[in-house]
Amino acid sequence: MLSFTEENYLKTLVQLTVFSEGVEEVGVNSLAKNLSVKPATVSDMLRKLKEKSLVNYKKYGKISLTEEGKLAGMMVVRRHRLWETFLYQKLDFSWDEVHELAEELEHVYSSKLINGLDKFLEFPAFDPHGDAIPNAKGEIALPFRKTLSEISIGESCRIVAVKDNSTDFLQYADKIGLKIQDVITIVAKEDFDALTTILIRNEEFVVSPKFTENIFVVCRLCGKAKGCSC
Amino acid sequence: MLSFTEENYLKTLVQLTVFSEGVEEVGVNSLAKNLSVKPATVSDMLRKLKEKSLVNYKKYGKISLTEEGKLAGMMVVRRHRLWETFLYQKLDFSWDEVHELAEELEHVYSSKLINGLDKFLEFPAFDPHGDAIPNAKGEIALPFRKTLSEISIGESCRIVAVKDNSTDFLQYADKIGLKIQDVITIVAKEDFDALTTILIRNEEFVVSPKFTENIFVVCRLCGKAKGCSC
DNA sequence: TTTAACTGTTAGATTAGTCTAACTTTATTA
DNA sequence: TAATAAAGTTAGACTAATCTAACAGTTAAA
Repeated sequence: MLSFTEENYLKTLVQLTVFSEGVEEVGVNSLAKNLSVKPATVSDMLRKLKEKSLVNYKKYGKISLTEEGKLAGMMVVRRHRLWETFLYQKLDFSWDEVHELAEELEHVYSSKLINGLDKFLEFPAFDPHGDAIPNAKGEIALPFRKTLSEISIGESCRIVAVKDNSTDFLQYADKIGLKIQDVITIVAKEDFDALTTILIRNEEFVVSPKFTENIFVVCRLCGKAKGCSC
Repeated sequence: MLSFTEENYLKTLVQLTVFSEGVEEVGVNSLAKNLSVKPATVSDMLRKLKEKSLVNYKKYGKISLTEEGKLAGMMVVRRHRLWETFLYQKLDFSWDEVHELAEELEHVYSSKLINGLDKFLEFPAFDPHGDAIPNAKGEIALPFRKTLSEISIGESCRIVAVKDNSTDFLQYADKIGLKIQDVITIVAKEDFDALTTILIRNEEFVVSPKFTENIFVVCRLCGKAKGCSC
């Protein structure tokens, strides 16, 4: 049985490795920052997680998840995203309100509960932010996508997901009426101040990197991110 | 903000006082037994709850809830019973499975979540065990009822609730097809071994006090428990 | 290649909630 | 009412998760 805290370590490790393309290992400082604890605390906890065969790690080395740790972490993500979907779809919560509550609900462990919820929601593939929900085996289809900041002037793309890490951002996105599946066109990019002008539903907005880096998109025509030549 | 543990103390105090007719105060031992901790632990915690003005209590004296403590405890009960109703109605959990999970879910605090759940379930008045669900103000209509063990030979009554404290009992109740609103008739009572023969849906069962003391009933005809002369 | 900066570890303290063992107060009963 | 039993309290210890402060190891730069 994993504690609330251990689950948070595993979930964060999943986010920093499995969900970060090309990153397989992280350092103590980075993990500490993401968990809002001090590195000393992480050092201690790593000993415990290693004892339980959940992480690969040795003193002064890098941290990675074992298969077992990865599965456990994936299940926390699954619970989190299913609860977010429930709150959004059934209880009329908004985009930016679901995350905080899901942080608590995700730690209520019961396969019967989670699989029941999954069925009740008719096995959703994505949460309200557009992120894929791992299935009961912890499997996930890694999305094939870019961030909005990677799109060039004049190109159009379709929004497939938004990062759910900032309430500010989500509220702004909500305010300008942004929705998953919306089409965005890049009107202009200012190099010197990194502002981008985007067109959405015939309205123009000037946005900062904070905005463009938090939106995931695919090609408007073929649905691909990389290797598209439309 | 109340901790998980503090909430459990308040919830248990509500159960032992508000929901136990004629009992307004409890002792340290009784509270300890109901929380499955040692009296020493309760002594310590009481100091903390008193500090926060949640209980009335002085050394070697009896324990009771303040208005504030009662409200907080009632809200835990409200959350518990709403989650039980959700699990039973929406996720197809059975009678005896809901309690344990609700013990965890009840501690996720958010008015928006609970009031949203209440609305989603269309403001249910009773949980799957037939117990009244406190409203958003913590108010509850105290049920007017007897236990099955108080009914005399030859009398019939209608089941309005069952205590949800024993999985054994709930499973047995489920097995013989017991439902809220069922009518039961007392066929015979043996004084020397305290067994009772009951008739339910034309089937006879011999049951022990554990069974008859865990079922709440009202008069089959007028719906009243006390003061009925049908 | 030596030093500075960064990264990570260890030791010792703290807090919440629990325990056991010994003690104190209150209630009961002979 | 004195003795005994029951109920309740206190002191001291433990665990998990955290912290700070001091130390150790690694990396990068001058």
